[in-house]
Amino acid sequence: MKAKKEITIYDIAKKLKYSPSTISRALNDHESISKNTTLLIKKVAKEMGYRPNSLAASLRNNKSKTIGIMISRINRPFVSSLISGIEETARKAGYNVIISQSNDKYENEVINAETLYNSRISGLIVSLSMETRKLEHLRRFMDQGIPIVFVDRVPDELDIHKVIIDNYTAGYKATQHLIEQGCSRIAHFAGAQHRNVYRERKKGYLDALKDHHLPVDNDLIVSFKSLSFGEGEKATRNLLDLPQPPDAIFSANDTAAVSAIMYAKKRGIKIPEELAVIGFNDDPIASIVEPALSTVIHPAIKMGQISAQRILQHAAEEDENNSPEVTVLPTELLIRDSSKKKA
Amino acid sequence: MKAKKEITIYDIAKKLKYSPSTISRALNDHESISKNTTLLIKKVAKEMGYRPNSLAASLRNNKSKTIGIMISRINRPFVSSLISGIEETARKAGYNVIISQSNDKYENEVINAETLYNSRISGLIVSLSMETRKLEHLRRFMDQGIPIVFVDRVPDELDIHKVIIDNYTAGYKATQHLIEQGCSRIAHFAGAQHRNVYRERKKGYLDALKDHHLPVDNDLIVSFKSLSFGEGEKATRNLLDLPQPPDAIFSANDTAAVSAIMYAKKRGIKIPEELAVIGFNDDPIASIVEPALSTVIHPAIKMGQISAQRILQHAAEEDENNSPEVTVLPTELLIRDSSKKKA
DNA sequence: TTGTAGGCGTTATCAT
DNA sequence: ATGATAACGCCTACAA
Repeated sequence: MKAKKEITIYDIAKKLKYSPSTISRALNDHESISKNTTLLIKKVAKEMGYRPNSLAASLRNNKSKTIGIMISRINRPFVSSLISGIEETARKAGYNVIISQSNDKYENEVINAETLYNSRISGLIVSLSMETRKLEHLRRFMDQGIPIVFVDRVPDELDIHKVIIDNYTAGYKATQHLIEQGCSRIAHFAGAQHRNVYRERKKGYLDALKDHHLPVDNDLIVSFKSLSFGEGEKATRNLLDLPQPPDAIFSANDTAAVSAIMYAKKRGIKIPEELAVIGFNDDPIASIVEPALSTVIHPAIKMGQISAQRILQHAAEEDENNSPEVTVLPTELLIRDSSKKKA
Repeated sequence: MKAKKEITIYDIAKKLKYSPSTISRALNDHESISKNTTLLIKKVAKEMGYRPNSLAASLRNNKSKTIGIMISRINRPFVSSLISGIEETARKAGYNVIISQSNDKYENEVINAETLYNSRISGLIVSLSMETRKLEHLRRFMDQGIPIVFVDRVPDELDIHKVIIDNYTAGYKATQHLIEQGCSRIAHFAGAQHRNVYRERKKGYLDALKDHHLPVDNDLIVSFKSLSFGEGEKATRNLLDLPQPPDAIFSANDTAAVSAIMYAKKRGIKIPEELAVIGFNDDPIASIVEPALSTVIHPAIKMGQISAQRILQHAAEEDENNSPEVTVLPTELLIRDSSKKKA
């Protein structure tokens, strides 16, 4: 079974007695070709079963209509929603999307960066791995003028494109909400502090305590490695075993928050009366656990869409007005039963 | 800021006084080049900062080292795990992965197929959209000898590559388990019957009833459009309002199963005593709902890995021994509290 | 408005 | 073991 020969612009040219360049231009809606000719050529191309070879075009332009994505792991609710938004937007604009997972290892991120670079992507969307602390592996893209948009887990550098949420305010509001419920010993499940998202959430927590004249008790601030379910259970046990246990927890993600609820319930602790809990992300599990978990809503799909738009817009611009833009999306406090003490 | 010029094999050739062909061969570990020369060339290439242009290679070979994926939606636990497995395996082999979402629309699937085809992917992994009933949009790939592997939601055709689970047996065992718990009026939440996965699960359910001499009551078989949470609640309400309500539910997915548990609890129904429930997939929500949901475990990541391997292996083979392989992976019944009536 | 010609970077074929 | 050359399909100065 031999593969059938592909139709090229040369075949169309021959048939129509035009030159290949005319065909090429018509197919790309070049203005210098008359409306009629363009229409005719497109019609015949379709009839002949012509398929543009994007590889050839990419080689010629040294740019493939492709957006690369670097993320930690696909199979997490937030990340897969993010990708969904990117894919949707990119595809509408005729771009492909290549994904690469770092599994939160810096080493993998470096390798993936190289592969994507060699694929001549026209833009890169990055959410940093947990380990990543330097950006040298991304320098190449910047040097070549390939736009990079960082999203969610971003570096601290100022002169780069970012699409983020206001983690600080979200952390502040979540904590404030707990205070308003009458809680005064509020624990915090904190993620790795070199990652902006977790650092900012903690900052918001600390400032909320201060602004409301509550003491900061370091025993109540638990440093997590990965905010996993197991870690959450252990942390909750330690907290509940304290001479003065907390009356609330603000967790930097939902997984750990849910584990806290489930563990505390097992110990006979009443949620939210004895322990109010609030999480972050609104993962599906948040609305299933009982009592339902209050949390911070993350506009994941929208973040993806905006990131992709940013890339597309740069790809379109010939000129180089590369003023880095930072988009900060609003979050929303979603109060469910796990934190409602009164009423 | 001008983009720096890229190093090509010509640059290396000039520097080393070899011909470009020798450089190319050395870089690809061609056997006809001596060990020493190969080593030298690779060393210098690295020093000069050479990056292979995979676009050019792809054009030349009319094949890009890329695997295309067509799925319904990325942001679902099963699908994102599947992709994760594919990506991991493909990347190790030096392949990129392009994703495209159909959002369960046939129309989108057709467009995506065309785009992927034009990208000269070397293989395609497909999980069909809910709507898809014909495969014409995939014919092109077959005609060109581009391997397609169908996964999970597959067509009924026999002469194609498939990676699936044994939905029939899973459905049978799930139902049988409920019967063993003493249930006799077992309802079924059924998905669209033109999709193999749901049809087979239902078949297993029906046969289990028959084999255990239980009557099939059509009032207890609910046809779902999308097995969503809302649909699940409604179906459960209708079932519980029946003159003779069911004493168990086997749901074709976890979302609907969880919704049934939560709704029934609200009505004061005891789970599992009055209503045993079992789902399908082991989504994260399954272990969070209370009582924890019994379910069928789906080896999603593994299915992805195997699918990718199948593509890679075909890409490697020069010859055309295209005997279609069907891989059926085992599932496992995971019994949690939602279905344990005794002990 | 359309045509000509050269090149994007690589690899395969044929020669040496 | 290595080299010369043509081709992959497209795009874009430049020319007409």
